[in-house]
Amino acid sequence: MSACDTCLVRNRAICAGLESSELETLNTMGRRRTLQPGEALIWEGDESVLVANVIEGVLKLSSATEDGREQIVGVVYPADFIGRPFAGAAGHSVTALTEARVCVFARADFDRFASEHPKLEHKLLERTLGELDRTRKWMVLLSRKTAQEKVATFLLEMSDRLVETGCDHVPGMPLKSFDLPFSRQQIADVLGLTIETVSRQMTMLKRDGVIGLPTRRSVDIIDRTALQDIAG
Amino acid sequence: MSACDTCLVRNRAICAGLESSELETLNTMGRRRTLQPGEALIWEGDESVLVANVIEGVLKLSSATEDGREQIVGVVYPADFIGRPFAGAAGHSVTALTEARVCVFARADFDRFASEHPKLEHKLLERTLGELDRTRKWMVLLSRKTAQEKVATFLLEMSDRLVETGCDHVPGMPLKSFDLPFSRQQIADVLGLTIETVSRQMTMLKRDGVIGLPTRRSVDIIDRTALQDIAG
DNA sequence: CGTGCACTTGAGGCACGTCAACGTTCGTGG
DNA sequence: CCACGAACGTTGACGTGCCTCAAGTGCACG
Repeated sequence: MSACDTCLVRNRAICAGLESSELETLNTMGRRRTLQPGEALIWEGDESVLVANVIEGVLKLSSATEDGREQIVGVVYPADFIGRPFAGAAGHSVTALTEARVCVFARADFDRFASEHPKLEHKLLERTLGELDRTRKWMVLLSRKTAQEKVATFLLEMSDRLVETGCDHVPGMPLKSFDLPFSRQQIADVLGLTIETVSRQMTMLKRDGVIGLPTRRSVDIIDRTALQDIAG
Repeated sequence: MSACDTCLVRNRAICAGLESSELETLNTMGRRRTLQPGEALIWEGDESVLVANVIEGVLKLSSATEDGREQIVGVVYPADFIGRPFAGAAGHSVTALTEARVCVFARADFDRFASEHPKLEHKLLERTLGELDRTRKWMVLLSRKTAQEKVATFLLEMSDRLVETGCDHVPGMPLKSFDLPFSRQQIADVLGLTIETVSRQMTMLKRDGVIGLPTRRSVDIIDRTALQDIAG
């Protein structure tokens, strides 16, 4: 029995819709790998040698200016695709935020397989277009929203995106309480803020009764409507 | 003779590499359209009903917050692809900056044609992946660079991207002098700044002898090395 | 029970936004 | 050809939101 048969993201990743014989081929090309929190899979600027599917966990895509200012340019969740097929160098690093399991392919192998399987390329195209939409929306946030709006937007987005991952939830319903896969520093890196500003904004939202912060890594959304108003 | 035969971007757009019979089919589906500066082709939030190739000119992709703050999330040049195939609503408006000619397709027609032509989808995928890379690089600029660095980076990028469009150039050599397709307001919208800040930074670069500003729409890059240093 | 790290809180400064006045270019019609 | 006005751009004075620097505070580890 191939690993794909038991894959958690079997029906949501780009491999969905492949014939079982194709899946078999893909399975022989790829291998599973577990990443510890903080462990990197791809480094910014390196030649693009591997691509992967996320099976479990959350990873960040990050890029930095020469003098060390970091910006998180994307966050990927289970079933998402990682890496840069068909070309050149990696524009950003990929690092696990939580413990993560991924399904890794050599880029050359994957490129060849993809070129021979239009259905896979189509899935990949749809996913890439979606990612581009999300990234562009994030640009508006980065350049035009205030710190308060940024933090509120971030918390709402987390409660939406973590639904797909979590177990104890009604499908489609955003979460009321969840654990952040991010440290304060990482939240700051996502939002283009400093750690102090994030901390202050979180405290304000708590003080105003919009959210609760039972522990440093968990969040309760108490007044979702208010949070949406603040997010702008 | 089909319009495609004389198309300026025949060998660079996603149609490149199609058989002449396929091109013939595509030609019957699409139609040419000329846009005046400021004219919009697609509006943010509208259902995605059309896609297009840029033949000539420069267009902006823009998105706004509810209260009217605008952010330009992308700029497209000849041979670039516009629109959102395969799904939903347009995440951003598309507006001509210069007079522009585009090759427009009904999205439904294009989707069907693309699904039947893997080579086209592959081109589109490569283009989309490239656009995603560029967009992510721009995120770092928006959130982590200073006004001075932003303006310097913008001018360098313009001199690179306009090469492909211009006529009087050595291929691959960035331009020393060029006309901006942007007003100051639009530059501000690209960089996430205000018009006043852009103006001040341009004046500073001029005062320091790094650039020249012969007219309000044209730029000379006098000291490219210095500009690159400033861009960070 | 200390040591270290993540986070919070506070005080102060600065880059950029805001508001306002002025200069320059360009189109339009007399 | 010039007069006029509107749009665009520049410059200045001032305010403020976020960053910087620095000192706590609380939790997790040996």
